[in-house]
Amino acid sequence: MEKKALEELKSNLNNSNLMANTTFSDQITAVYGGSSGSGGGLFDVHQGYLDMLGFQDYGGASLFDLLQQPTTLPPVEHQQQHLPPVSTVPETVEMVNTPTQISSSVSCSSNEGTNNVDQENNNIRSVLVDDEGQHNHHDDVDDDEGDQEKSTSTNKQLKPKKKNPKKLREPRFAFMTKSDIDHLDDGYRWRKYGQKAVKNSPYPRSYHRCTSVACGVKKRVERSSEDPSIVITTYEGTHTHPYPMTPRGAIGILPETPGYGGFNGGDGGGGGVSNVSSFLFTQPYYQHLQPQLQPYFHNQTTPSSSLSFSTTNTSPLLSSYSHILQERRFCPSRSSTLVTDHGLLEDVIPFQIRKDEPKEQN
DNA sequence: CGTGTTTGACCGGCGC
DNA sequence: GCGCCGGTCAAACACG
Repeated sequence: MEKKALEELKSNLNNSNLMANTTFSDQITAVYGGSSGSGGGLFDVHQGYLDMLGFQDYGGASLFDLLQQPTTLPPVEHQQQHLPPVSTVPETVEMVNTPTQISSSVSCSSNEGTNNVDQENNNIRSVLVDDEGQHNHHDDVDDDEGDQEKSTSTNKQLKPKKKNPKKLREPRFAFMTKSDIDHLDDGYRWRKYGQKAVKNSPYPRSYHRCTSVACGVKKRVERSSEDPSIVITTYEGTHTHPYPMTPRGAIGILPETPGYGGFNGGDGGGGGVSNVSSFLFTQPYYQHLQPQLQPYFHNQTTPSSSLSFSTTNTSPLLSSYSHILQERRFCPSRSSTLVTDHGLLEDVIPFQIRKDEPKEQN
């Protein structure tokens, strides 16, 4: 698919540095993707992206790396691999194959080692996020469009909810973050529209929707029952609007990225590339951050970071996240700078992940 | 007053 | 057909 998109993505990546500052404790532990319906291919997609993006070497294994070798992943649930410290800290990577529909999930946790703050975190095991995975969730299917439709049928009584047999599921992307905060701020404005108890978890799941008018992106947030410190955030759909500049800390100027048309511009759906990178975190976002963030990459406080992720079919998502991933590769050692609040992404993305070193590719 | 959250009820899919 | 469960709706609230 879409090599073109990939390329663009790639270029975008190059240009953008993801940055986010998380609270120290906030660390991405895993990312899952998927739309359940999609069957397969997470890795297929990933690989493609990865390849395109040129992820490869990196002192320590990166997600990318992991992703690239899905097949090699052991069926075992938690496999840890100790990787050489990227920077100064050792990392631990765990990979897991997701048994379920999700074609595969990878989780990797890197501890920056010794740091301590969260040593416990170090071992983050991959949690199978089957958030959606459980059953095909056609429900979700409604996502964007569905939402709208649903909205129209607001009458509870009648709710002619349509059932389009073939509704496509929006791309989904889930990731786990170690954080005390349930709702990570990613820069977009979300409105909570529901909360439900999760079956096997003492923690409720909350449902949020992007407040932008035509944007049907949804976000689900829940805590892992296994590890309460882990927040599982699932994004669904693609933002159809520009990244809000107003969000806390997310201000900034976006460096215009050459080659990158700025997807958000409003393409509401139109174009290809834009979409590719627009899933969750739109490039602009990164770009904005980039300038400011770069300096912050490392929080002194967070010693360990763990990251795991999996995605399913959605390229866009992947692309979006790829930023993250990419950053991860570079994760330098922690520098010491302060962390400022950059917005949700920050929360979502471990500073470690953030890149320090940008672009390899361009 | 506008915006966002809470919360109980409802809808629809799925498994038995 | 029934019950379970995830997801959504929307009125009631809370807050700035």
